[in-house]
Amino acid sequence: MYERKIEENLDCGIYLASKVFGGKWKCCILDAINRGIVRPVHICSYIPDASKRLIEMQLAELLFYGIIEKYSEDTYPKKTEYSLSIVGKSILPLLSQMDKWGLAHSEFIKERQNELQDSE
Amino acid sequence: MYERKIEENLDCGIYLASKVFGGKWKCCILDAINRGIVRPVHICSYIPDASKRLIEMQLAELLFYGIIEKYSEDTYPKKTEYSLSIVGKSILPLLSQMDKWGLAHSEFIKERQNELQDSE
DNA sequence: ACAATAACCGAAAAAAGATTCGGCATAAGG
DNA sequence: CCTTATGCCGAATCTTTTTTCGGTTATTGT
Repeated sequence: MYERKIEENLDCGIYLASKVFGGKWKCCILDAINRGIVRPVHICSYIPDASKRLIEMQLAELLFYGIIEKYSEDTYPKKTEYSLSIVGKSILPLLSQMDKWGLAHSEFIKERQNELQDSE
Repeated sequence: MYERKIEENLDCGIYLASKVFGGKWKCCILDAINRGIVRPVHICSYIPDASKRLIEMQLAELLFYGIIEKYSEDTYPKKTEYSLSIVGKSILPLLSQMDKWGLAHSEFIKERQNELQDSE
């Protein structure tokens, strides 16, 4: 297994939060599940920019931290369904607030972004 | 200058938010400034785990995105002071909410963390 | 038999992010 | 003069995260 070289600070709430749902697509995955897109295949086509492997890995992590729950029938091809746990649902308001903040300031941010491009 | 290889998705509010204040120590820096620790030297000693260089770089980014403002006298040795802009202040409630969430679930998360350690 | 499918997993490689280390500028104090 | 202090910057290096690619499993339909 991969071994971390630099120590973590588990006493900071923000650090913990970003550890649990701060990966590249974790927020999108939670959003998808919340919208009823609950099977890995469907999540992958819902987030086409994300690599399949990373979605799998992040699902596993979210499961590990008890943010989502897994239900898997033993039929083939396998049909796995994920759902948000209680803890998982408690993240939703945070996500919507972050999304709201980002969108509210998107013009502002994009302007700076373009400035950066122009200077190159 | 550094050139990004993979395209970004600037239409997602969460992505924008984490771009602006998602770096390793940006939240801590904002917290520090909010607490009145406003000079680079002092911020560095307030966050001893962070490398000086990264704090400098993240201050520059926060400044670039208009999250903080800079006031610099031309005395020597230089005395620079940063302050939160209006936009910067609008991030504070988000930070405290994330911190609250993380701390509220810290026992839960640390338990899983230990489980991971034991299995190695 | 054999292709197709869904969910996973392992490992190498690439990309992004963070650290380390040294440098510059400038003025004040010894 | 020489050291000290502060803020900043560049480049090499190292660490972490993400991507890419291929493989496994087990059943269903052809």
